[in-house]
Amino acid sequence: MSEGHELVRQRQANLEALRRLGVDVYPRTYARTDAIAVLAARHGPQTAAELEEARPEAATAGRILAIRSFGKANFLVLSDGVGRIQAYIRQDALSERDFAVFKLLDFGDFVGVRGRVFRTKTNELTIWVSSLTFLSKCLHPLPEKWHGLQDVEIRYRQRYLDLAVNPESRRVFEVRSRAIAGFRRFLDARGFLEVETPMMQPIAGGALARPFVTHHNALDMTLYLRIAPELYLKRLTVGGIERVYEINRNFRNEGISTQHNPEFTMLEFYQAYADYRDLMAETEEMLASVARDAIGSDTCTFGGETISLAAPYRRVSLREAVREAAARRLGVSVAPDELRDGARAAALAARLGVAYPDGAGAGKITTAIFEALCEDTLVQPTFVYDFPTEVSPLSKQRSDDPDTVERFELYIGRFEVANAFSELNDPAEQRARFEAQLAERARGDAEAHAMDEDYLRALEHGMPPAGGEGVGIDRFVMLLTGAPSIRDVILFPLMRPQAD
RNA sequence: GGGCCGGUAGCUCAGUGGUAGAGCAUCGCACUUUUAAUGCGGUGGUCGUGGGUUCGAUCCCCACCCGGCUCACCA
Repeated sequence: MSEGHELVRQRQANLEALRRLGVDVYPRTYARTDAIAVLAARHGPQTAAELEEARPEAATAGRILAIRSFGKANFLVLSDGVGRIQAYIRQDALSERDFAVFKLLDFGDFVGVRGRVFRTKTNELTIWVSSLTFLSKCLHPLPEKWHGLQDVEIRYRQRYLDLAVNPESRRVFEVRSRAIAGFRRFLDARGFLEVETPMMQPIAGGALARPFVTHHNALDMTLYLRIAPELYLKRLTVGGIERVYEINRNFRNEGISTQHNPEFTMLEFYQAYADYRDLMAETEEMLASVARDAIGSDTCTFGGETISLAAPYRRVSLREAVREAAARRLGVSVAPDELRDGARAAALAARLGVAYPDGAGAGKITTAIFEALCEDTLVQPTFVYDFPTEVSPLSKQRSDDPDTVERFELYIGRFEVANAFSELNDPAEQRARFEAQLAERARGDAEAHAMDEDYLRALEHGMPPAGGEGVGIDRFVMLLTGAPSIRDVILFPLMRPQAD
């Protein structure tokens, strides 16, 4: 025990007193007939008179969230994490020993109670306790009942406290769990096979981001935590798994923000004989379906704005969006050509005051302008499609326009939720794209894609035409729950070690 | 990494260059249907850490630690 605090000493003293009474203070189990939430659901509809008639008996268990004492009559509020129920402790209804145990209870302890279910004068569903069993001790004081736990640092570092006292936090993670189940249900029903691909990869590919680096001792080799499962899932389409998906963690060694955690959860799925247009339709259907599974509605509230996740979603091409936003900003029309030529795009960015990386071509500059001017305006679900080839090394080009790939990003609530494209399956073109990325890397772009000969060899064996998509699960759960920070939807977000 | 804001009792928060405050929790007493129970009386603090200025610092200054927001980067 790290603390010699008075409040901790008092609780330890109560624990010792229980031991002196002969109580097993950490018993192995408790024979409850029902969880609290089950009791609350079963008897919730019953009136006081109906309960008097039926006189149902039950044994249940949970954490004490409140003690209201009147001397010989007392009330406990018990929680099983989902539901709450009141227990009525009358001195004359319990054995002397059980009542002595009750007197030694602290806010936060776990107990089991057995007795008759009834309603009090104030109509509160209550267990009239005839037998009380001590189950576990809470040695630290819990946060207070009015405000719960507000301090976000403690909520993130000691999530168990947040979950124990803040019901809305519990709800967030229930929604998250139902959403993930909803994605699986949707994909499974359409014949997708769920797989697991390497988290440790010799080449961190499939996205443009800086990886975490680690080392395998026995093989004496550098490994990278994956930034995406993409290239492995596409190898599986080469192997004939026509519909495949993975829901798992990605790791990116980038900044932390309300929308970025170094490890985050992504759904990626690949579908043979589909292109990015097919995926748009499928995505609309999937997100609305998952929302209904998770929150019972395809409408959510995020940042004070109501968002409809029902199909269809708005569609706008990236260059159209950029030209429109730039024209509005500058008050003059912007010609399509201005986004096709490096020098003209650079001049446009300069006029707009938009910064872009050194050596950027027209594609990168256009994307930079999009992020600066457009991203923040996309509240309702919007497919932004047709990206510059320059920024999309794994996507298939449009047949009528080699500078453009068949790719979309889905924006909701002012951030990117999904990214999808018609997959580049031509090994010669893929090699050329990798070589272009190597040139970027040579110019100092640490996030440029590495050459991956093993992946190229897979493509050389023939990959069917396919569409693939990644969906940021954490961000989607933020939308569903209205959480302002990604840390609110990740149970244990990364934190610096606490100073001693 | 830059900028801004914050760290005071277990929790939620006030506050001041001159011995540190409230509510809840906690302890004691009373109370056999309360639910933010009530009434009365107590306990509880190296005011994030380390320096500096000052007769005196929780307060002013500097550095550092942790967190939040934001910008940059990304999803």
